[in-house]
Amino acid sequence: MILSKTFGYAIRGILYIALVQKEERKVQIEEISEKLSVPRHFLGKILQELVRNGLLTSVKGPNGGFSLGENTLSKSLLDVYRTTDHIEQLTQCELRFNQCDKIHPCPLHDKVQQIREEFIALLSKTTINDLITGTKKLQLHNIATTGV
Amino acid sequence: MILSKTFGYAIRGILYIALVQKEERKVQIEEISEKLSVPRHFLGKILQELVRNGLLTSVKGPNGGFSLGENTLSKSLLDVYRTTDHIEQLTQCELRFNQCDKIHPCPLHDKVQQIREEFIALLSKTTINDLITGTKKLQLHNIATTGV
DNA sequence: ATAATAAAAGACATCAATGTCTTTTATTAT
DNA sequence: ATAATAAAAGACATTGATGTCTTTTATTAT
Ligand code: FES
Ligand code: FES
Repeated sequence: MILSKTFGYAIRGILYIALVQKEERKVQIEEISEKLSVPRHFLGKILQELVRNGLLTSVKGPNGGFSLGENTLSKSLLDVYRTTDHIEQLTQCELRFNQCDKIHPCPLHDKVQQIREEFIALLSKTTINDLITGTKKLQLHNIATTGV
Repeated sequence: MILSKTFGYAIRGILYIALVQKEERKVQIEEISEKLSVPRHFLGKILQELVRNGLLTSVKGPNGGFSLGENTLSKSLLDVYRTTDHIEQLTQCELRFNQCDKIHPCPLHDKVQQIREEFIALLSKTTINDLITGTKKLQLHNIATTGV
């Protein structure tokens, strides 16, 4: 896998909220972690970070919970990646040398650079909404289990 | 970075041996780790694995050391990857679901599958020799430091 | 105001990747 | 045979990613 577990949890969490929010309600971390089979407190911290970065909204107390923000659906996978991973690593040398460019290429640079750029472009142009509409009728089972 | 630190050490180690082996001699782990600024014993274990997988040759005792095997130069990056990483992960779901194919796609599958295939193809078709001849006149400084 | 609720925050645990140190084994030169 | 050399192997340490548990803070209903 190229993507971190944390990133996956974040995407699935956001999608779950998007799926049930049609019913116009807040969603509690308890429900999300149970339905998605994701560690509750770990997911909690991830969603907290998403809130800090404006990707989600949260309210404490009774009837509180998480919900999508105004423009969550138009956020990109790169925006999510920025909150769950170290964005710099996307552009750093695969051999971890200080510079990574055509001028100072490591033996792998010319081989991997194009693919890495395609990957970054993908994260950048794909939105949460793309994930929802892209999968023909996204449903709970598409994000729920670690199985079939 | 997509590739592990271990993979990078392996590649650099092999390339170092290839560069100095013109002089027809064995290379000691001590020299490699020093010239490449790589942890000696960690690199040792990595090279051991490469030997087990037929990517390198090693001899104990005085005048011993590591050297390229008959066909090391024609080995692919995927062969190296196989000894340093978990090859299955290359084809597993980015959200870590049990299946990963067009029939059971997770929300990310259609987005990332093509790029992942390109990446695997790259590892598969690129050989050690490609790295040597691909970089215009590969030299020590191309693999030696973690910097410029 | 008080109690209940739910997120936020903090301390700590576990695991895999990475790194260090010591002992063992094989080979060679004497 | 013995000593020196160098890889192999094994035990242990560190770090970052991941996961668990407890306490705190904010909000709401009563
Ligand atoms: S210099 Fe190594 S990947 Fe760019
Ligand atoms: S099913 Fe998730 S990447 Fe293929």
